[in-house]
Amino acid sequence: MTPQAASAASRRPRLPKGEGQRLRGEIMAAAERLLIETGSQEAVSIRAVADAVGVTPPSIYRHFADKSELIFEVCARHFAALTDHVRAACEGADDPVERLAALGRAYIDFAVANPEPYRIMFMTGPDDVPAVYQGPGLARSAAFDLLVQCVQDCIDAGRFRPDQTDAYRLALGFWARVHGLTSLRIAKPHMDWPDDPGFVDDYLDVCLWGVVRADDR
Amino acid sequence: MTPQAASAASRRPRLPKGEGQRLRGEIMAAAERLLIETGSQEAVSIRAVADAVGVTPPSIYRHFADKSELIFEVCARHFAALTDHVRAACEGADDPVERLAALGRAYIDFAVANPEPYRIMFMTGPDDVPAVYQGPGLARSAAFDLLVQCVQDCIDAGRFRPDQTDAYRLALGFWARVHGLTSLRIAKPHMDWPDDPGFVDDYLDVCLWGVVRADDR
DNA sequence: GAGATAACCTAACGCAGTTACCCATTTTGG
DNA sequence: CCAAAATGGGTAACTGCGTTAGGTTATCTC
Repeated sequence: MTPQAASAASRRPRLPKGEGQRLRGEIMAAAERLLIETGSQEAVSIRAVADAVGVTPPSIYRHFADKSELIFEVCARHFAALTDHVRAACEGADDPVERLAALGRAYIDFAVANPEPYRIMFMTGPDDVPAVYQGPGLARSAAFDLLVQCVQDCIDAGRFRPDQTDAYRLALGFWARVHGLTSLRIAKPHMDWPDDPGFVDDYLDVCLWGVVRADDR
Repeated sequence: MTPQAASAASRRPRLPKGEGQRLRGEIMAAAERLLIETGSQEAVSIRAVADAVGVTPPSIYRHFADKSELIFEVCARHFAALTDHVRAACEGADDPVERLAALGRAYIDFAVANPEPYRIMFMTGPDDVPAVYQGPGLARSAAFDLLVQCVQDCIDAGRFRPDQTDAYRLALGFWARVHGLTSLRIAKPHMDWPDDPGFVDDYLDVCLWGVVRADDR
């Protein structure tokens, strides 16, 4: 057995001079694959990623400061995909309130379909999270902007109760409620969840009924 | 230096024959103290706990199958305390809907005040959770029973919309919404949360407005 | 062709959870 | 009263983890 075959994936040839950044992409791809396939953050060890790429562990640190940075960069890409998915769902609804419901549905569906990235991004303690993803950045993300805009549309259309006028505050509340069902289903998948597909719809309806005008229900 | 003083806490004397179970309590107390003081699960290492108790790491395994069992037993005790806190809050309110709001407030306040046990119990992936705490057991816990009862009281008093009749389903939804704000505040404490104390009240009001009868608002 | 530099690797550290195995004390049975 | 068994621990070590210090080799530029 040649020394090159010591790892599971045989060692890759060295990249030419200017293209060291290409390895970064391959590392992220391998980490993403491991994260999705195993569905567990612990399975995405630096050593496992390095082995999948065909590189030694220290080489990872040439492209990522630490494991947390790698994991969160992968998850951020998933968050961008979630944003696209949500945006597409919004474009299918003309009515503002209906659009808000579609947004919530798309959010829940996507997150539950890709649980581990969502769990890492929004359900881990602040100590394990790089500063960039700690919070203030989130409120200025494209997805949150989209939500605020949808809420503002509802307000402008006069669909909300007259005492509900702060779009940021309303968006925060709506997000928290949607996140509640999302995160609970991810954390406790073995609970006795209603398999009725209307459950999510009912959940979102109740969230909206709490803020829409009484004569709009 | 005597060999007994190798650890930070000097070695404790051996317990008499029948009282080996007393060590179990001391282990849990030390683990709980570490968990609360540091606010981080990672700080509660088997070695740190053993050192705090004055015992060697393998002795922990005489009382707990693994680290997960120890941690979750500590968290389960906190969950029991949360239940007590919530029950006390419920007893302060006569009106059923008001009682439900008080329940939610107490739940959020207690969980945010003790973030790490809550995070471990309800925000970690199912792989890290012992089977007993996976879900089905939760729906039959005292706290959830209390919630279902409160919801049922609202239904019986005719305070909810006539199409909302399934107490279990309503309780699940209410829990998820309350959990949403709770878990998001725990995971993202550095976000731009409204410091206005009425924010939580408004949040709960919206959750309830979504299910109460229109003429009851 | 001779630096300079980018792209790696080797070896190792410290810490974690966990296990196999050993030792001492106490109770119990004859 | 004494040996056997059971209980309450300890010693040493294994594996795997994230991470770092420092070396090595190939490529690019002048």
